Amino acid sequence: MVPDDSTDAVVDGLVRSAFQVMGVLTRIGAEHDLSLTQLRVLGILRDRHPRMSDLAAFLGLDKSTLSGLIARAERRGLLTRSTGANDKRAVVVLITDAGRDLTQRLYEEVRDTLAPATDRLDPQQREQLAQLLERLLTTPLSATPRPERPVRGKP
Amino acid sequence: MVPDDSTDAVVDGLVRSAFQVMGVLTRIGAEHDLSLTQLRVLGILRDRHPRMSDLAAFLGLDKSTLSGLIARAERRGLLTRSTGANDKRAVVVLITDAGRDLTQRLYEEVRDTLAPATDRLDPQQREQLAQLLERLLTTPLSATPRPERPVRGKP
DNA sequence: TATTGTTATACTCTATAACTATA
DNA sequence: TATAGTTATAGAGTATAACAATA
Repeated sequence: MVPDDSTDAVVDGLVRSAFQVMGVLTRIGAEHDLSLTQLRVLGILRDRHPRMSDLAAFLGLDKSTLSGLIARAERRGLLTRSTGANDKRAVVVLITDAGRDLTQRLYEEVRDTLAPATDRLDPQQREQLAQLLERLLTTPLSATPRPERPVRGKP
Repeated sequence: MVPDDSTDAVVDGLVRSAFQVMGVLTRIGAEHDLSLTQLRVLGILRDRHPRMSDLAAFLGLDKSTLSGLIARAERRGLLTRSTGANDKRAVVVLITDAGRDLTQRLYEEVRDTLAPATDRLDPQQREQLAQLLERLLTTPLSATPRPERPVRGKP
């Protein structure tokens, strides 16, 4: 589809809100000595117990990056590493109670920080926004759309 | 306001879409050796020519962080530094033509990458989403409760 | 004295390459 | 041989502290 004004407007909004939300997450994480990535990892671990390579793939990071990241969080007692049951090469990552508690607190803090903004919408608008975002989020974005850049639209 | 389900849903959507958009920006930036912050700086410089300290405040970064960041971008010819007209201590940052061209290309690439998602909404829904996001973005978020620099002079 | 910006230092995040252990 | 993870290394991003120049 050729991008129109409404596409530009929505992309602009998404990018700017992304920077705003990331700013909030970064600040709140930093206040507890957690990087954005560590915060994200903890959020993921609340619902899953992935292997190192799963986590790396999901985050789009190299395995080696995860090793250091997870090691630092483990040293702080926020998560643990455990050898895989079947595949003895694998390492599964598990959140600890302390990690879960901290994550819960931080995400509540994020919600409270964003409250002045979200409160400007009425409940119906919030539902609507949540649904529109959900629709975008369930779209696969061809993770690595390498170089083919067929000039579109504007001659 | 006490957070309800619609608030949780919208915060969840905002956080997840922020990570998704940041992922796209990070990847596209990286393909051109630009960090997320540099990409953001270039985006800002398209419309403004701020001083170093303005930029640092806007980005929520320390002045010293900007020095290195701007120096690297300047070395690549994407922007230039110039001494302030009135205040001779100040340094204003200006985007170059090369920087402007690159920024434009990258933002188009971002739009195209997000297209599979944004195309799932019809124009009316896109307008609606853009408006809802705009409403959130124009809300001041009790800006970074930055620890107010506790006097660092020597006695 | 206070502000603006840079530099020196230290740490985290990140990727690449080389390595070990298991499959 | 191929895969999972770690370690060594190097560069960028970041903040703190100390500094120079200007206000």
